[in-house]
Formats: sequence, structure tokens, C-alpha cells
Amino acid sequence: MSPKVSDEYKNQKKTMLLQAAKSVFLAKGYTKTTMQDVMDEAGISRGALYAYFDNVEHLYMELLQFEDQVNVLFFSPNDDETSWQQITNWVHKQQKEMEQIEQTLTQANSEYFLSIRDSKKQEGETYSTTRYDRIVNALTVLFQSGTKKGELQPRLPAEMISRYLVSFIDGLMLDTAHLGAEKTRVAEQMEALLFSLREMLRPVSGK
Amino acid sequence: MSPKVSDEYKNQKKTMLLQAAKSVFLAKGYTKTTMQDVMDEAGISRGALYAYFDNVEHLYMELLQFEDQVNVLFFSPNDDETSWQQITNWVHKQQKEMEQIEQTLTQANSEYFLSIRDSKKQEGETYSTTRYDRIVNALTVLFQSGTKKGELQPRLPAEMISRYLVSFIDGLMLDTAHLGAEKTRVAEQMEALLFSLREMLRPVSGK
DNA sequence: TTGAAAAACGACAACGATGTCGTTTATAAT
DNA sequence: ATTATAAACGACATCGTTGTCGTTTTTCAA
Repeated sequence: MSPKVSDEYKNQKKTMLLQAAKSVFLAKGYTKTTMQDVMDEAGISRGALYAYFDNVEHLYMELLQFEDQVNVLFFSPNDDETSWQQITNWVHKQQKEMEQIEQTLTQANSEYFLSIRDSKKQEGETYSTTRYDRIVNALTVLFQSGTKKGELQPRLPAEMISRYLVSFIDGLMLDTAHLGAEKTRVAEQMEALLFSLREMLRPVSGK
Repeated sequence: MSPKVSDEYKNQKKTMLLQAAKSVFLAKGYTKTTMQDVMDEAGISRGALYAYFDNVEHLYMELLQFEDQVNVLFFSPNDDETSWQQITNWVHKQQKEMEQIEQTLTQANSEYFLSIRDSKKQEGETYSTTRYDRIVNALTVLFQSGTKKGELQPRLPAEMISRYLVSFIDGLMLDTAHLGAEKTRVAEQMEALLFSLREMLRPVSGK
């Protein structure tokens, strides 16, 4: 008499299921994906899948958090690069993501967040809120530390610039998700973004 | 022996159905809306509704075009205002829309366009493409005519600025649609936008 | 090797939505 | 009034998805 599999086994299995789910979400987006799809993709039974996840929404939620976990690391304090370099790096990373948007959860993410509207009004503090705040905050901190170090001389409040930046990226991602990277001219738009950021942040030259 | 109702009657009825559909879409968004919902809202039978619209997607498509019809008028050539005034007017109009985003089809629009992904890849020229091009073009023309009149001295290509502007607006609308206008600080972000536009377009002062 | 407990299975009932189609009702020309 | 025709109705068969639950299989400790 005993519990039957290690907790590690269960974690591995869960991760496998999340991988299967991810490839379905990449192919079909969030809204059109069903539990059935995930079962088929994972080659697992109905009962087994439901033992791990209650429904598609929970499934996506867990996948999202799992993926976010990986991406947190980007904004670690970094003294090798100037603040402006860190900013342009981040911007280019976003650009890369858009240029291969088919291999990205961007579209599914948008669908997911849009679908939460009803559930959200009840609660108030949702993961999507937290997520938005987190990224805005990370950028704000970056701008502020750059300012303290004398590398930036912002002409607008740091937080305002952060939000502005996030809005632009979200919009370009959305448009690119359904029109494609060529149609939206991702590369050009990124130039325009950097132009704007330079005007807002005034990075001191040479730094 | 004869046809039974005037073609005008049918148009009126269609418009009524579109109104009913609109109020459902406002309440439930695109994805969650069913033909049944529209029947209930319109107080009409199944057969009648299907006589006018094949399915939800067609229904939304027609609604979208109907609504767009109304909004085309904004960019008429206008000599009473400077180009910069026209631009700020447009920006403020967008702001208004976001501040009452609950009464707006913004959310449903995003859902709708995101849901088209599969159908789109086949065709290539979809309404969403046309729509994007139309707005980009309208803004580009506005910037160019302002430049010719000597009211603007753009530091980037007009079309680049247009796309950039559209991306930002789309992003802020998306974020506002699921976080609310207070959370995203719409008003502040619009300030930041105007700051950027001023730097990009260099409107000559006094004009 | 055995047996208890957990994990995996898959049949099934229930639901909600879809699109069709035979029937009924309303319209307007005769 | 009559009648041909179209509009409106709503019952119905169908489909895909969901979540459950009794059964079978696997796992590991004793």
C-alpha cells in the first residue's frame, strides 16, 4: 500500500501535456482548441487529461505561466551594457518574435486575454493585470536606473514611456498576428519606435 | 402573383437585425455570440434570421461594413483646420472611443479579426487587409498634404509614421479592452503619443 | 508474489449550437 | 374576396464538445 508514482513523474507528465497543448495552440489558436485536440496530440485518454487540467482555460493559464517563467530573466541588472543598449536589445527581441510570429503564442495570447472579459470583471486582480503591471514596471525600473546613472535624460515620466512602449508593441503584434510581418512592415515600424524612444529618453551619445 | 415585400422593407429588416446583433456583440463579444442569441435579442425566428445571414461570421462581416460606412467621412479634405489640428482631432476621437470602450465594437473587432486566421491564408486579400490599408492610406495622405502646405516638416516617411500611429492605437485599444481605461492610463498615453507625433511631424508653430 | 492505491482508459449522458425543411402566416396584385 | 408568392415560423436531426464515472491497467511497497 502506497502512493503510486513520484511527484516528479507527475511534473514531467504535466510538462509533456503542456508541450502537446502548446503545439495545438500554435496551430489552431486559443479559441478553436478543444480538450479533444490536446488528447489527440498528446496521445492520452480523456480521463487522464482531465486529471491534470479541468478545462481549456485552466490549461492555457498554466501554459502561459510556464512560458512566462522562462522569460522573466531578461531584465536582470546588467552593468556590461548601457541602459540604452538594454532597451534596444529588448526592442529587437520583440521584433524577432514578430518576424516568426507563427511559432509564437502571440495570437493565442491575444485570443485568451480577450476571452476573459467576463470572468475578469468579477475578480479585479487577474493574471493579465499582473502581467501587464509586471512588464510596465520592469521597463520603468530600467528607465529610472538609466536616468540615475546619467545615461538617459527623459523628457516624459518613466512610467508614461513604459506604458506607451507596451501599447505600441502590443498593437504591432496584434496587427502582425493577422496580417503578417511583411504587410505591417515590422522592421520599418521598429525604426520609427526607436526614433520616438530616442526623443523621449534622450540617451546621452557615446553611452 | 407577385413578389411580396418591397426591397426597401427587406433592407429595413436587415438593418434591424444588424442593430440587434450589435447589441449582442457589445454584451458578449464576438466569439461567445451565437445565432440563437441574435434571434432572441431580435425577437425573430430561426428561419427568418437564416434567411438574411448564413452564420455568425457573415453576420459580423456585414455589421462591420455597415459600421465602417458611417465612419468613412472623417478624413474629408478640410481647409478650415490645419493638418496638425486634424491629426489631434483624430487622436482625441480615438481617445473618446477608448474611454467608453464598453459601448464600442473594439473588443468584438479584435476577436473577429483574430478568428479569421485560417480563412485568411487561403485568400490573401481580405477585408481586414483592406481595412488596414485604408486607414494607413488616409493618414498618409493627410500627412503628405500637410507637408505640401508647409504645415508639417516630417523627419520620417509619411507612411512609416502612419503605420506607427495605427499600431500604437491598436495596441492601446486592445489593452484597454481587457484592462479598462483607468488601468492603461489612456489619457497619459495619448499625451505621450502627441509628444512623439510632434517630434516626427514637426508641425510649424502657430499653424 | 501479492495486493492496495493511484493512474489511465474510454463509454456515455448531457448540452448547446447549427442548419434544414415542411408548415403556417402575411402580403399585395388581380 | 381570391390567390399566388414570399416571409416567418419552429420542430427536428445532427454534430462536436464537455465532464463524469465505473472499469482496467500499472506501479511500488510489503
